[in-house]
Amino acid sequence: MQKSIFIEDIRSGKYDGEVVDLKGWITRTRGSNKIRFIVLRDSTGRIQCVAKRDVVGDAVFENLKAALIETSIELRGIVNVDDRSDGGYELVIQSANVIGEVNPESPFPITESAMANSDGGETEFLLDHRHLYLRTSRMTQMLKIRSSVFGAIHRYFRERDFTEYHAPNFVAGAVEGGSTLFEVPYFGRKAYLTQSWQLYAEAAMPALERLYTIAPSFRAEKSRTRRHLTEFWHAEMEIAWAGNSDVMEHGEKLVRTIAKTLLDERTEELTELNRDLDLISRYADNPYPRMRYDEAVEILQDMKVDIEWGQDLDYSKEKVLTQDFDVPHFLTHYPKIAKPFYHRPDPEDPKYVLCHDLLAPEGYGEIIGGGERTWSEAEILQRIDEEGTPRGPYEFYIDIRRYGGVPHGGFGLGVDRICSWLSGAEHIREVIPFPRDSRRVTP
RNA sequence: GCCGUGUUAGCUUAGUUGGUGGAGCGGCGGACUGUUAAUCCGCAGGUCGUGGGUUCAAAUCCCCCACACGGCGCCA
Repeated sequence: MQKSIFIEDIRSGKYDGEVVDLKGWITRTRGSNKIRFIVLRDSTGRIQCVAKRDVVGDAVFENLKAALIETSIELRGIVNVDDRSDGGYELVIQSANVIGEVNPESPFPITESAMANSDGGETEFLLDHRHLYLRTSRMTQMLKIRSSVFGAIHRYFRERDFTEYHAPNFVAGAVEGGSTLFEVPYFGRKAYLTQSWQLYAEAAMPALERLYTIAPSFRAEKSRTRRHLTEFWHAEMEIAWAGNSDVMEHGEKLVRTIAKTLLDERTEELTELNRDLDLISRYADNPYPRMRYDEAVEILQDMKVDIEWGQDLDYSKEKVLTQDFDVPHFLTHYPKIAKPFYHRPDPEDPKYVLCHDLLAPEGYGEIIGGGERTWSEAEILQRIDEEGTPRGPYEFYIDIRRYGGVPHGGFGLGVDRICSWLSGAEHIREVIPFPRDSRRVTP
């Protein structure tokens, strides 16, 4: 039953002149009364298959004529090198067996016209039919690129002896501001969906020293932008005996490794998506400059952007700042007042914290946020109180610092954002199979 | 939370100064021996998002609502 021959095997020339059995789905069909062309699709590509009435007989020919788009089918035929076929290969059909038919009363809804004006963006109709839209070449390419990005992240950390570590998804407190928490009923109490793995990772830091995860994070933000999801995949790392610049170094190497991996594994998909491979090479090969917050504010003020020292850099400002960047840039040393309590104040000037954001070019914005943690008990209590954050939910987090605290840090990377940026997507929704935002939880 | 745009056939859409809605794709039927978004001929398919108002007459003008999409704030 298991399939052994894939379309890419045929197109790579392994079966020239041989009789093969091919299983797949019909993606396009056309022809006359005497000859029928079936474009077959599987997970590895497409190939034109030709049925001639005088070869296959009337019964098979009529079956093929009646088979609609997305019918699943088994074909037996001879692999033929023929440049009249797109891709240079075709299958000359000898026999055919329909496995799963498609009812003409409800034909496959994802038609050329359904995708006509989407421009890679996504219409309501395509989002409502996401479970079927996944079969299109664009989504298939996105999903493969996504898989390579996940693989690259795991490989990066495992090659450096990081331990994969898992935090709970039900939590009691927030990492970011409390308004963006999803509240869920929990046996008569309230719990929340996690926004980050970080606080729990810091608990294991003294045990594992180098740890990472890739896990979903949840934020109840009513954001309607091409960069936001309410459920997104978060790659996070935490490392003991490390400062801000050590953490940044890992962030830079990781992102460059991801870009390099796509060039190794997914040039075909990127090319089909019309992505400029020279850009990806640039992101893989060049170092990422580092810039202090103060410098960024000065640059923006020189550009006549309305910003005052102490303000966080929102997207409109990031966009202006990054428009001339040709590689991602780190922004470091934000004012303490713009960042949450777990960022460690700079001992050299406690107005600032030891943190960094990595900003992607081409208008994709922030893809990494990280830094050195506030690691001593005294300092964390001071920061929490300064912020007016209640201590209660963070008692365990404070307790960690009472037993041999050490300098440490980490970052969180938005995996979907990386996928979106590197694939050149119009919208972050394009790179995740079933996107969740403030207005959509279905299908 | 705020701002903007939109909702017409299964899909993508046209619809003029208000006068009972037109096309392409898809489906069905037919023609065609090499197509490749195949082509050609024909058929079916519409409470014009909901509710109200103006008018002799509303897809079209006005109001409410619903839903969607885009953008902002926030962030990965």
